[in-house]
Amino acid sequence: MTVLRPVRAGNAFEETVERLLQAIKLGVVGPGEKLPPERELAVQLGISRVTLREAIRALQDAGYLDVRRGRYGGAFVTYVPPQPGTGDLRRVVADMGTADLADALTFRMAVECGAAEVLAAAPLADDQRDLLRRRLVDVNEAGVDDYRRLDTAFHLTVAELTGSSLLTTACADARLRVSDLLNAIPMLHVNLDHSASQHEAIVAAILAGDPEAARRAVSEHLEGTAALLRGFLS
Amino acid sequence: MTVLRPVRAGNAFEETVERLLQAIKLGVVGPGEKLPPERELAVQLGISRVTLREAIRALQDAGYLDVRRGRYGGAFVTYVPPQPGTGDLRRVVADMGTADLADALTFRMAVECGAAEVLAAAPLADDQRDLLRRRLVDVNEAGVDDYRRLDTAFHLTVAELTGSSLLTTACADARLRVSDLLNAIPMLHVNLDHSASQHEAIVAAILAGDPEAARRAVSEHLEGTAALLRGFLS
DNA sequence: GTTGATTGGGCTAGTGTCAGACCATTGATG
DNA sequence: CATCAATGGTCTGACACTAGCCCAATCAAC
Repeated sequence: MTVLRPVRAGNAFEETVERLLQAIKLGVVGPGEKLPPERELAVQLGISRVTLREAIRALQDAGYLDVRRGRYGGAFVTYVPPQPGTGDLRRVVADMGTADLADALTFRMAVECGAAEVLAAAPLADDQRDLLRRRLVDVNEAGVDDYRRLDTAFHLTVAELTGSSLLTTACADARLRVSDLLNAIPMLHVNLDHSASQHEAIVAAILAGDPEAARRAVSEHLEGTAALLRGFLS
Repeated sequence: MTVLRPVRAGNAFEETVERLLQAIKLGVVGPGEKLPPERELAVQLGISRVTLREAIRALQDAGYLDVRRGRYGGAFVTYVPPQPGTGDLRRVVADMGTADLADALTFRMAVECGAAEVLAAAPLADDQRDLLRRRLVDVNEAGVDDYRRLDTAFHLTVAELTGSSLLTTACADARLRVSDLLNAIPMLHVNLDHSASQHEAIVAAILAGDPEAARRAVSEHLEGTAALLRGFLS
């Protein structure tokens, strides 16, 4: 039964590595930026500094971080998302398994649609509307290097603006589970243009306060991604 | 940032107590039934037997379990959901805070609507359809003692049938967060009748393969609960 | 009864994790 | 060039958690 599943996904070290890797791959800390100081980060993650350092060390050895001592030092992100070639996608899918793939896509569809619908139904303050518009402009003006990161930021902003931390966490989790997939998809101009207009439709529906339209717009957007995946796989 | 949140909710003991309490309160193991043997349960939960035993001991001391030794022994559930009085609701809400309340209701709305929509769009085998009908009959024929448990089972079955473990987990989690609330709501015949017809509408839409109707039916059902809560609170 | 399987109860040695203190390095600032 | 604040690097003692083992109780089956 679902409720009697394991209480922890692994030991503290493993979970911490996973988290940091997520932050890096989602672009929460972009290339060249640095993680918060160890003492601070350990508190945020709710773990001891020793465990955090082991995790950072592992990521350093794996080539994701460059750690420098002294004042103005820190753990700097060296990882840059690889430019995808079509061959990668099959490998990534093979790594995660088709069942998990379907699970992740289903989950993402459910929570992101839900978030957009909730947000469209909620009253929005002016600064919230501005933030949403800003994120839209950011992602639609992004170059190929920044696209994934800003796309992530856009989608997560929609979730965060709902004010539901449970929903936000769920959306972040969902995004993480498909991020390897997305990174392996070649970025073509047609697709980017398509996504751009869909992003605009999402924002328009939310700002217009039309939950039904917002849901449909997100649904179409994500369905597009799913279709793209299927296309590259078949 | 959301992704740098704590990696663990507490120590293994606390999380285990929480889990078992969830299983009991959700009726996964009903009154009079027993938990799996310690050795087995410890494996399922991914913890050591020592930690599990501490958690069981705590629940025994708190009056939720009756532990008996020897063959055919085990940890038997003694907890029966309290019959609610209207006064309890305010206390429960005060305990969890109105922000968390809104968060939980929002989250539940998103994930359960999503699950129903996904399920309605999926092809269903005969035994799956039967299971869904069976759960519907169970909950709609339930007496007041069994109602909450069977209602939970019904909702979780919808989630489980999607085949998405992420979505199932999310629904279970959402249900848990409102279970104290639901348990504190007096069960009135009008409400139960209302819920019964909504349950039927949900099943009908799913079996008919109409995602839009399924979503709407679940949405109305949950909105009813939310409205009921607001009504008792104002 | 006696037996044997099943279950909870308890112990121990080893490992993981933590909190806190102190050391070492760096580089901006005066 | 000396200082000093910020940061990573290291150590220690305490506690949490685990794996594995054996004991004790119970009860159906023979």
